[in-house]
Amino acid sequence: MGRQPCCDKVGIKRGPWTIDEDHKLLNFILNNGIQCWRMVPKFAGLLRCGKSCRLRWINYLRPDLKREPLSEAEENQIIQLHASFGNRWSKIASHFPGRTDNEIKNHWNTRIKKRLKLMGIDPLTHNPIEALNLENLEQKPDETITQSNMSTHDHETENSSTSSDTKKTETDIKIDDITNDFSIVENDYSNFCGNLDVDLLSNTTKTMSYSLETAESINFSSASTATEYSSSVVPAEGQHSIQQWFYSVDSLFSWDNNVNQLGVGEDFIFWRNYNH
DNA sequence: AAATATTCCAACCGCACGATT
DNA sequence: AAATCGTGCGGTTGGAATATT
Repeated sequence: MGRQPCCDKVGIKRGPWTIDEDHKLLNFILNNGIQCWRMVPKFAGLLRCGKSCRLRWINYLRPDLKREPLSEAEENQIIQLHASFGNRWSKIASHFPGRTDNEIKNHWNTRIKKRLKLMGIDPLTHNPIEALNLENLEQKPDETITQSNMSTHDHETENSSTSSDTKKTETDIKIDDITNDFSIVENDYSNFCGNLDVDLLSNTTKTMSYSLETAESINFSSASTATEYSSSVVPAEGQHSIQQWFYSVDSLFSWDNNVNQLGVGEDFIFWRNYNH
């Protein structure tokens, strides 16, 4: 007997989340926490599967998320961590409070990879591209890189590497220009990530992300369940921190102008009212 | 201004894994 | 030991936004 699907797909809504759905999910979790993701949509009144709710919470609704773009320092730290962990995005994301694995993965795929390539660095191996090509030439002088040479870990660059020798794109030519001067490449690389102090950067990032007043006592990212989070975010004296949270997620709540006009202490009433 | 190409990211999918029965 | 369940992870995709022709 095979594994059952995570939910009954019939009648399940997919695609982008609406403000109303966000509101329902957020409200439900803040009031009830999460015992079981599969039950969340049912009790929250959502036509979504639990998996989708979990993803929406983790990647978008979690109050501790940082919403500003990744800084250059963060980018550099990602590069360093990727050199150690490969595509283990959740592991990498664990070094960035308030950042999600999805966010980091997307940023890597859309920006950092390009940045490295333009510098003549192979994003997979973190070695200069020219050196990599020379190694391959020595091993197999008459063959280009084939899929059998690549680990499963390498598949994402499959398309760009298979036909690279026969047909050079403009980007390839630019890369060639850059990699002609090895000293520049090596200096650039060490300048922007080789000498970084991971601990220092990590601490800096933590300091920046903990803008919530109660952050010292609430570690959102390490909370194993939303219950744990939920129970810690709603103590009586925590009302002020929730107010701050509203300000920090201003963009998210721009649909409800009343939020920004709330006084300290009124935020709680807002949530309760909405629940009914 | 319109058509086309490219970029970006939210969301989905399938699989792996640990816990439970 | 095997089946089942719930969750988390990494890869991939769809489509909106933006840039280019």
